[in-house]
Amino acid sequence: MEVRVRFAPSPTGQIHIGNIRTAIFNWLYARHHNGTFLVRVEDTDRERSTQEAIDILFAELKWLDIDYDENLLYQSEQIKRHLTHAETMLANNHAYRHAKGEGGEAVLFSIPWDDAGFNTIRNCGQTELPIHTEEPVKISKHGVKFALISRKGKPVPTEVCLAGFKNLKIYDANNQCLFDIKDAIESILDKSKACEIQNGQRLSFTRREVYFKDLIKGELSKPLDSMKDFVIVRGDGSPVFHLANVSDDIEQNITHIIRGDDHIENTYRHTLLFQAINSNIPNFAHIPMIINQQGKPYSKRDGDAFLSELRDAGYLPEAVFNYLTLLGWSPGDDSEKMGRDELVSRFNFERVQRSAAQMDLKKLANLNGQYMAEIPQEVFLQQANEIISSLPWGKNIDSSYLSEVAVLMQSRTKTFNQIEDWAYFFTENLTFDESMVEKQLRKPGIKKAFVDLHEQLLTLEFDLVKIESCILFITESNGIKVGKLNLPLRIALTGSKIGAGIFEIIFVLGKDTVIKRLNYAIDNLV
RNA sequence: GACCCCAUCGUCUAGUCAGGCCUAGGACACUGGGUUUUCAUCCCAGCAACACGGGUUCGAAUCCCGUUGGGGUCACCA
Repeated sequence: MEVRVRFAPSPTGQIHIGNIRTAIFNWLYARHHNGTFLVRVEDTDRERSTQEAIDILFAELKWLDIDYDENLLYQSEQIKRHLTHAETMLANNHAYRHAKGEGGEAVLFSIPWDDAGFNTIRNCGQTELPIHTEEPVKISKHGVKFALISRKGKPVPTEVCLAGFKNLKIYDANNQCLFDIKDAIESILDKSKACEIQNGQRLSFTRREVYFKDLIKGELSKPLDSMKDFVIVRGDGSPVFHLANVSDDIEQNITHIIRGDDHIENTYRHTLLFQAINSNIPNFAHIPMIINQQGKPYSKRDGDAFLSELRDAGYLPEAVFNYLTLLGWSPGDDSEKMGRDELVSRFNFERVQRSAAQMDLKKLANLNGQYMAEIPQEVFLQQANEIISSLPWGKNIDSSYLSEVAVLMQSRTKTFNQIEDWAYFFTENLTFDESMVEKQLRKPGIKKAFVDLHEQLLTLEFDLVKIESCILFITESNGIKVGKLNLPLRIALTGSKIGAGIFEIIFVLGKDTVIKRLNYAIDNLV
């Protein structure tokens, strides 16, 4: 069977990482099966959908190199067909018009009383439900209203669909049958007659449930007596998500619906909709959510929840793509760093996790570092150049000097935004960590060593080997243990305790700069 | 509240469907050591988990029941 999947985001702002992972899983599945990956823009929420958001969406897809097939489908242009499908259901008696609350007469989908034509509904036995005696039971084609009993014995008003109560009988406290639906069903259904029964104490009915087999979670089911008929066309004549979504999936011949597991409840309803429109039901795969550091769903305050933030933080698209596939999926062995082709060939639903996953930025950074290390030198240089020229200290930089710095720093750069930390190569505006200065510079012997070094450097021929032996000489002649002058020197010259090798740094900075900074340190720091 | 779903190191996960190969493996992070006379890298070692309680079984992370915890959904939003 040909595989046809779709990514169907609502363009209402930034792209969330959970969202883009859904796109990735869809894309991977399609490519794995040589199938078709479609993008559908679900822009029916005219209030919140914006062109800007649509532009962001495609920019992000492009950044991650996720290509799509065939033409885009804009949901807002499909309204006519959506409404035709609503008409079909109205004609089949699978939907009815009803003024439910304000907003005029809407079209509601009727959870089917009659299973004919519905393969995803099954009986699951006789059930009893205790109800609050003081509240009447109201039965109409629009649903059944009654009151459950809270733990404290209070009535809890409930309204669910009629279809949940096949073979309903209502008994009072004396076990007397007050109502049998088989006597009333015809007039309820055909003449829209409503019944009201007082003093009921329990409901007795055949429970039915809607079920489907999820490719990730296995068989999922939900009793009809916990569902309600739902609006598919608003009072103003516009289609609701459920209708539009299903109608478009039919139109696009979608074979596998891969979406977040927050849609599971919708899927119970959607399977019914597919059948009411006389269409085949696609396969479903519900992937788990991504949650924040606190283990909660991401909210606006969390940060790093948008793909753009990851990009702005300097992560590579390859690394982000790779990392996101590993959130909620694993290849089954210990492979982690995997390229596109390998991911495409290994991806499957069997190995998708059933529970939510947390982002671990440190792991992403580590993976990103592995990708960074593989970037060819000239590509790295070009990227670095772009980033540096956008930084405040990055104007008018000598390109051969930049090249020297970049070569030196590539192996210790895990994300491109760390290039900001290269400032000490380009500006005399160093920032010193006071506690590091105190700890490393203001200790006995350092000042004298610096002064000696300063004097030596003035006349030193400036190459790597000579710099190294000069520093070694100063270290030893000052009675400092080998290597122990390096960190103080690093702090004095760069302000930082980490970075490239100190001898290389000194060489790249050049004699004038080093002497200038050493002077400053001798006068102000040590 | 009702319904649905989920549950292995701090985190991502392997092992669960087909019970024994699990003294529960890997990765990130963390800690210690080594290499680099410095930083990063790299190498080695360590720390660290089957949510809890019952059952079935010769044997349970794995199967069953219950409990707890977490999440989702209950809109004329998508």
